[in-house]
Amino acid sequence: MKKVEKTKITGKKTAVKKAGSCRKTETRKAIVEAAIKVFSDYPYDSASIRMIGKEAGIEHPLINYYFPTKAALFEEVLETVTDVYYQANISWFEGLEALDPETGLSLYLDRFFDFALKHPKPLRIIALNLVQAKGQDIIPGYLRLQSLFTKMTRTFMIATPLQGPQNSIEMLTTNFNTLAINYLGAGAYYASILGLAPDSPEYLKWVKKSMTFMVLPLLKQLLDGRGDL
Amino acid sequence: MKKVEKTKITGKKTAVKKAGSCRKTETRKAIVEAAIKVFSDYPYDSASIRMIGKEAGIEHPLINYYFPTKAALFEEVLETVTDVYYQANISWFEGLEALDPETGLSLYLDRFFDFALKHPKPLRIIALNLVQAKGQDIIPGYLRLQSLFTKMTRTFMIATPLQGPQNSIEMLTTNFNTLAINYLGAGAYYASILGLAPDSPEYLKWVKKSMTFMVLPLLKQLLDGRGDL
DNA sequence: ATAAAATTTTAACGGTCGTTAAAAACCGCT
DNA sequence: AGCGGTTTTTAACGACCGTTAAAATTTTAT
Repeated sequence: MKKVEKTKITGKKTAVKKAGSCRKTETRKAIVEAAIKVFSDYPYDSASIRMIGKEAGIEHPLINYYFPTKAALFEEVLETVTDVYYQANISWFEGLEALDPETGLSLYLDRFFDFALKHPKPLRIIALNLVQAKGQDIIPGYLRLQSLFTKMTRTFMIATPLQGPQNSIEMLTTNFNTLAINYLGAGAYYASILGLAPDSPEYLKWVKKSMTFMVLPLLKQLLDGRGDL
Repeated sequence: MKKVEKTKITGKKTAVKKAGSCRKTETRKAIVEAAIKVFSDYPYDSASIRMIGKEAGIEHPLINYYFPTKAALFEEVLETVTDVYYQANISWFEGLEALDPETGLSLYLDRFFDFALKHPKPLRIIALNLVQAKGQDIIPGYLRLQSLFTKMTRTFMIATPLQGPQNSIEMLTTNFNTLAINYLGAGAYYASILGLAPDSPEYLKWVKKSMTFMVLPLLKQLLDGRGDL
């Protein structure tokens, strides 16, 4: 079943594998995918290698054949999902410069929600592991979560023509992203407070309205260059 | 050491104990206090009965003598801390009606921060357990976390003379409390993003500035009765 | 076809978990 | 002093955890 090509002329014995075509990288991918699923349902400490193995349809020690430790697997998962989220975040700003604040923000939020609906796991993983034990027991790859936030702030400052002091922009983006991660990463909590279903259009509508209500005045303010208090 | 009173006339043998004076209720209290400490450092699943026993200076099975299960202990902890937080939240509004939005909000935040510094554990516990596994494995006492949010929204609506539509008030308080719980309950995360220490005056200053920046415009708006979008 | 190598499964280790049962210690009382 | 009841400790159970080692299987190369 596996593709093996011999060079016609030389008969070289080196198998030419397409990247990701051999069994090895396939199960490795399956493991990462299963891990993403499990880590989006349980925080790092509560998720277990055995859950991930079951989700991937393999025996759990096989995971240690591909990843030395649970921590290493989690770090790869974090790297993957934070990168996906970061790249997506950049794309949501495309073409927004030409628009006025209202429609710009609306479009941004629509793109954001569209992504969150199609790929809920990254946000869940981030939200689940963001608040963690202080002091000794730091979660593996925790720095990646922090740098994600920092990078998203930078993206925001580069992508929007805000004129206010850097302080205000930092506050705006931090507040905005904090709310976003909570509402979309911990939707089950906030939705049920509001008496709604986490994935219902009503809830998303509320989130959009709520975040617009919160951010739009400040956005206008900063676009005018009056970002101070 | 135990206070026992016999009714002079009948000689009844029922012991009349002052609440909290006998050894039993003392260790019970110690257990709850130790549990609050541990549950403020680790989320429900990661905290263990053994940690709590060690923190309380007792052998861990003694906990099961006072509480049938870990879940029951956690529920009592949640009931305690959410109530403390709820009552405190009410007190922060006292005398604010007479003030203009700026000084009112400033005073409210000062009271809030003062509380958070003196009693960091309730906010930590709330923040640590708010985002949790969806579906099957719900955390014991989770409903209490939700009702806390609902009750704080009601408090806000009663305590402030806001004129806007109920929707806007709900959005404002939800956003506000969400930010508060994150910034003060998960300070280690946000502070280090900003390059500050979680308990430093600088960080608290940033939080105050940031939340004022976010909320003040909307507050003015709602006090004028123009809360719609 | 056969040997070598890579992949997967099986079994098991030491450890921590929540909980239970029995023994031990402590208490107030006659 | 000795008894009855309460509180605390000790020991242990079964379950799950991450990880390791070896056996079994499958794939690759000659």
